[in-house]
Amino acid sequence: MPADRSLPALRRRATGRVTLSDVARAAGVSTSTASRALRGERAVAPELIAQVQTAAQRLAYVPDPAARALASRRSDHVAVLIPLLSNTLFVDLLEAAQKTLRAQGYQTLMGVTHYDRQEEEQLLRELLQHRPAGLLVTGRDHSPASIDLMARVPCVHLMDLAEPGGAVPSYSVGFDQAEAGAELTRHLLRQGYRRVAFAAAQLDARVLQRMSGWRSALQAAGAYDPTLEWLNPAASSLALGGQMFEQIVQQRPAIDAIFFCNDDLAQGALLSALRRGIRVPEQVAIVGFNDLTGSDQTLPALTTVRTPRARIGEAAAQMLLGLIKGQQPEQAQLDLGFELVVRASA
Amino acid sequence: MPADRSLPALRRRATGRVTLSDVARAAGVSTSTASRALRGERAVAPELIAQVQTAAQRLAYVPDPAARALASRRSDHVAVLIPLLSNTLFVDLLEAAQKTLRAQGYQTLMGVTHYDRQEEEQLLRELLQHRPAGLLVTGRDHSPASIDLMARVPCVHLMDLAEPGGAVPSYSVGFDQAEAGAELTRHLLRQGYRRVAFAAAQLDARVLQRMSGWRSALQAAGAYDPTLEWLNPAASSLALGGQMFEQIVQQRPAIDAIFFCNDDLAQGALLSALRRGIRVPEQVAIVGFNDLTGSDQTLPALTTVRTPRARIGEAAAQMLLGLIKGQQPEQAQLDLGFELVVRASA
DNA sequence: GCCTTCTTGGATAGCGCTATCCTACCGACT
DNA sequence: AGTCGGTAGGATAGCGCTATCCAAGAAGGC
Repeated sequence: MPADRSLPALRRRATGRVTLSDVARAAGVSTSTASRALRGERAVAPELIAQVQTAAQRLAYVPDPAARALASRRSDHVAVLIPLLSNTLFVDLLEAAQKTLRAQGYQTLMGVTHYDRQEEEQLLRELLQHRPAGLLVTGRDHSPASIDLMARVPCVHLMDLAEPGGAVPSYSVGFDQAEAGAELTRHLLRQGYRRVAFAAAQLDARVLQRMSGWRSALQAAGAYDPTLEWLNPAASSLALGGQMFEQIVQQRPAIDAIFFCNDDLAQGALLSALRRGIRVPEQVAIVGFNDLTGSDQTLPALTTVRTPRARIGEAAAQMLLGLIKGQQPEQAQLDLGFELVVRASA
Repeated sequence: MPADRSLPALRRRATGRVTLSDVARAAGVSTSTASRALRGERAVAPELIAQVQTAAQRLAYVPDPAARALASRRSDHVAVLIPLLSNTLFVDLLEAAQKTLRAQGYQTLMGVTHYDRQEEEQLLRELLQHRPAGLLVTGRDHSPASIDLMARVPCVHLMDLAEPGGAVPSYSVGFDQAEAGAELTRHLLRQGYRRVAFAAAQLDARVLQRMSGWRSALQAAGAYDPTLEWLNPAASSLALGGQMFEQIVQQRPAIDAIFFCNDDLAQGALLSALRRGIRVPEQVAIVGFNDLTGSDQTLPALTTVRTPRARIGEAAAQMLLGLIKGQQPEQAQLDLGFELVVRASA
């Protein structure tokens, strides 16, 4: 069909898709050059870059991530693993990370581990199939196989800093959970509370670190009493906080203050106190952790520790993006600190 | 190098990856047959299928999604668009959908629109680059371009059913928001409350539908008063609920009950009532919507409407999976209903 | 001025799959 | 017996990119 021959070669293919070679042809360069110009790879003459970019814009060229992934063995995906979606803490982290990654053209693949090593491992296998460019992981409790899988790709840990004796040197963004726990406890001690209980649920590594901070602060003040630890492995919730509160005040009426490992427990405790007519902080002081939504609205408003979740998510994403580009971060462990928020409940 | 020739051909390539042709060779069939056997495409002899599956398992074959996407022009991604991540309602939806999709081998790409048509459009463009197999969308407020983009791929809408006069016949899973609003209002009327205010923030389409239900129920009872509508376009939050409550009881002390369009507002109102010593429900009744976390813990416990978010997310994902396989769902509009939850606040 | 080294553009061979076409063979019908 | 669909397996050409090699020219050393 000679008639077809005469049609302009620039025309889009049958698939309706504008490809890189369409752009290259329109710009009068090879596909290699077009590819390099659009990605900023190697050195390309400035005027050629301009030509290619103009052509790409004019043709509304959209690169195909699948083709790119296949050829380069590397996708524009970043996998983000978090333990739960039902804790706003992790959702905040996810949202901040996702926003930062998206701004750089990366797609977030999220995985919810439910605090389960097996499930995490399974998720990692599934996600790594996609050859993600990087990995953002919450927590440090992994199966050996998971650690192995994570080593295959740039990886940043969220929320807690690496333990000093960690087997593999790794990157992390977070804050010192133990110090935060200690600082909150010292605040209670400064206010004159001596018998300070620690009540926790969902006993993940970070919770236990906070507890060790609580313990060392009390020990330093000579006020440590191991019978004041209330640990419950169940999932954290308002209702559980209420139950734990009732249990504690019933069994240990002489208590001065309770440090709940998470704000949702503390909020539940405050509601329970209200229901039972127990005055906070006069009869018993209550503090929480994380400064979650609503903690400024409770009655009384909750004293807590504000944790920089959004900043952690963002900074971790930035660090990961750097690692993907091959840059070494200034520091492998980025400590973003925390802030004591003193309100009326203590 | 003749020495190399003698090595078994089954050996993995330099990339370290087991490919489909490795599996095919091990099973003694062509790659076409191996591909078909693993995907269940066309007809393949049962014994060949068994051989291929055995070989795949033995070699720990993992298909490459990028190659598959490139060749088939269809990825294993499903894009899920939700307005916010800060409302547990949408997070519940996302989690349920993601769980269902993952079980079928699909990866979820989430997009957060922030209730912004422009942002939604932009997100759709980005996500459609990945040629997702399907799309799950919350809400019905889209730009014309977005509607166009959504038409390119199987798509199910979440949370509200299609308006009858919708331009494009489309699939959705949800419940009748107006009827739910009306039912809750009728409950208040049955309890003897006559002057029932409606207080809303984040005025999305679903909120307005609930309001129309509230209005029609009051009109039917001859109790409608347009000055009892309190609309605030700001984002919904506990704090805002408290503010709105204070405003309402101050300006309209003779009010009987307040219907907050979302539980977080109602929870904030309850806290505010507590703070100001206003007795609920004796002085004013309060009801919410959605039965969010904590609504059973408030003081008094909140009367609300439980919405089947998890079931909606799951059912929508199932419907989408069906559409992807080319099946027509039994009904294009799946109504999953709602449940009045009567507690102490009304 | 010749050889080397560095730079920059182009040609090309895949990446690992699936879609498509093709062929061989089977049974069923005239 | 000859033809004709229908079925099941194989060969092969891409999908749309990037990595890699290569060549031509520019720059720099003795």
